[in-house]
Amino acid sequence: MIKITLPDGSVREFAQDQITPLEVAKNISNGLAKKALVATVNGEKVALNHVITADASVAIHTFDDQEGKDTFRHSASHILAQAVQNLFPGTKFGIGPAIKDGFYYDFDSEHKFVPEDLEKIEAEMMKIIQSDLAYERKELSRAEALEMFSARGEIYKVELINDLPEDAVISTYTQGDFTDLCAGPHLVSTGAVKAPKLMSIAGAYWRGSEKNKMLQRIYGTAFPKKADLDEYLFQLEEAKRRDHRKLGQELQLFTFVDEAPGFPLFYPKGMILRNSLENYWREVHEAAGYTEIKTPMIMNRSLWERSGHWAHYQNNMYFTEIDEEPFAIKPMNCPGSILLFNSQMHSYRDFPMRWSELGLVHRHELSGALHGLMRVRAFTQDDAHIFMLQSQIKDEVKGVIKLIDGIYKTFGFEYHVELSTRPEDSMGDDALWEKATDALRDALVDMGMDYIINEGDGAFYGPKIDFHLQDCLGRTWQCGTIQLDFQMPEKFEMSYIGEDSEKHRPVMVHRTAFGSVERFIGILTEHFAGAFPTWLAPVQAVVMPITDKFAPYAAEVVAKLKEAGVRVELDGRNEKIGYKIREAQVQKIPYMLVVGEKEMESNTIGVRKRGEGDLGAVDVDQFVAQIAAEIKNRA
RNA sequence: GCUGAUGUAGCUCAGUUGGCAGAGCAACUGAUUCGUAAUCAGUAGGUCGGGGGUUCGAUUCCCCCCAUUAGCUCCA
Repeated sequence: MIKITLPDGSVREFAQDQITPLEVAKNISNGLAKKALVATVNGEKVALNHVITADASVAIHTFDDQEGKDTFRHSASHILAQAVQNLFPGTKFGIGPAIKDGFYYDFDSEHKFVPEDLEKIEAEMMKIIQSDLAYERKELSRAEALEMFSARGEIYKVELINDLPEDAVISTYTQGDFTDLCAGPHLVSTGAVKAPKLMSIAGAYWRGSEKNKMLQRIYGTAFPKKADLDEYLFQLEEAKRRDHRKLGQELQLFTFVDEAPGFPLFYPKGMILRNSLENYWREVHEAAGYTEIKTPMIMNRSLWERSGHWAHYQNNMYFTEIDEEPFAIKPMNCPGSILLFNSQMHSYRDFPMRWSELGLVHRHELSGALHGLMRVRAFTQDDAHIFMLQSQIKDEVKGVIKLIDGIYKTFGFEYHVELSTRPEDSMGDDALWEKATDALRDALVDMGMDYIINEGDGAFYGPKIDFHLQDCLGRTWQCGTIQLDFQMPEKFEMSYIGEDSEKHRPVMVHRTAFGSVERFIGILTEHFAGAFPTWLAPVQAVVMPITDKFAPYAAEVVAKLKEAGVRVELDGRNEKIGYKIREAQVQKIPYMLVVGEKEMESNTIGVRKRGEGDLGAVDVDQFVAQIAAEIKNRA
């Protein structure tokens, strides 16, 4: 007899001496056995046909949880590999894991995969699925594994085996005539995968290093039902409609031209959005005790050599020459801010000193890395440098976290936080780095923030806390950042006069909230699908007379709204009201104000709100007060 | 930068054995004065991303660039 503890804490007893997770699932009922994909037994993920022989704790995973999804997709990736093996003999195999929403497999093949191949491979995958082949696990010794994969010329697998830790259990999974090195677990058989779909082909360096060969990666996804796959593909299409690059053009916010790759251009409406954001930013920063500065865009090269940018960052910098002297265009704002600091004497009484700067920086990004407004070569950082005493670090960092959180909440953004530690290419001694990293961690813990560690991703001058936001397809982008820096104050011999009348070294924090105004606008556009809240909308209301007979009254309404500071337009064109409504709706204008006979007589306007439809006649003054309040409150 | 795909009117896109360049929307002109997501008719608009080559003839085939895009690498 064996005892099984379920995740809810309840214990089941079984008469047998051994049992499989699938049999456990059958006994739990609720139809769970049918949906079961994989199990966790004593904390270890195993296939459903795994044999449990002693008291155990068992959790059954279905497609409703990530564990289940991952196993399902991982099993699908093996089917992809088998299909490729069947269709393109001689292909060498890399790795094929499950990822968010799908899976991929890396191949090294003489054959260059083209999009048409995906259909053929999919058809072959369907055959494998229909054959319902069992996934069979086999454990083997390192020598056996090496022999097996070398014999087949699987150089990548051999490399993986050699890099496995001493005590690793080495296993293979076989379905039909395909065997792969794999820790597992997998589904019981290929038949469970009902709806696979191959999405795209892309190059990917072996083991993620530019120095290695580029393999061919096939991305795919898989679902237990065709309907789920269709739903997923539909959602994907929907998401693409929110793409800021598309909306930027459609809503006349910003665009790109071939003549300036990576340098965005803003239309008047885009500038209204941008300025509204910057005004908001100035307001909250002033309230948080910041004062604004401006520093030069071009400074001489020796400055950048001194700051360390020359040594660590020159590949990403733009250079120029003035009067035969070498100059650089700033990729970061900090050196300018430091020069400004050093041009005056400072007292400990001035600290913390928070200097903010909307600084336009230029970085030569690799052409392949450019991505709409998310990744550009010139962008405005909503930067600030805080100069302070060591004793003020924790409170200041906490203050910045609070400020950033407040800003993101204004827009309703969800975000995740990463703590990035020392990179390989960096400066300063270990003790300082450790101290700085601890200070950031302490602030996060104090604030009760969830965070993940991003090993080795800090700036070259210090560790950082990063705030990541999501785009329409769920890709995350670093926006806010808080970087603690003990290095620059040393390099630039910064000082303040302490209580003891002696000179001391201040501590410095670099931080952004938006990250880059451009990137933030990209995120914002996708988040709202272009339907910006009224306070950000480039055009907040449009007045539409039914016929030109009501044009004078419409002009009166427009004047009143303008008076109240509303960004309002008059659509006095000789068009039907339905046409004007449609156009305003497509432009995602928050308020459409219809005026005709009825309204003119009663001194009202017919209010139609974006997303809510016709709200009926409203008194003009009442509406003006209401929209003005909505804008002021950033509702 | 690397791998693949793509580039045709302002926008979205058709265009197969190489033979006069097409649609819808937008723009412009005229008519229509209309009540909550598209009124009708007409006009204009293109070095088919750029350069070279093959050919009697290239948007179409070949080569080289440029840009965009999905990823990789890099990064706010």
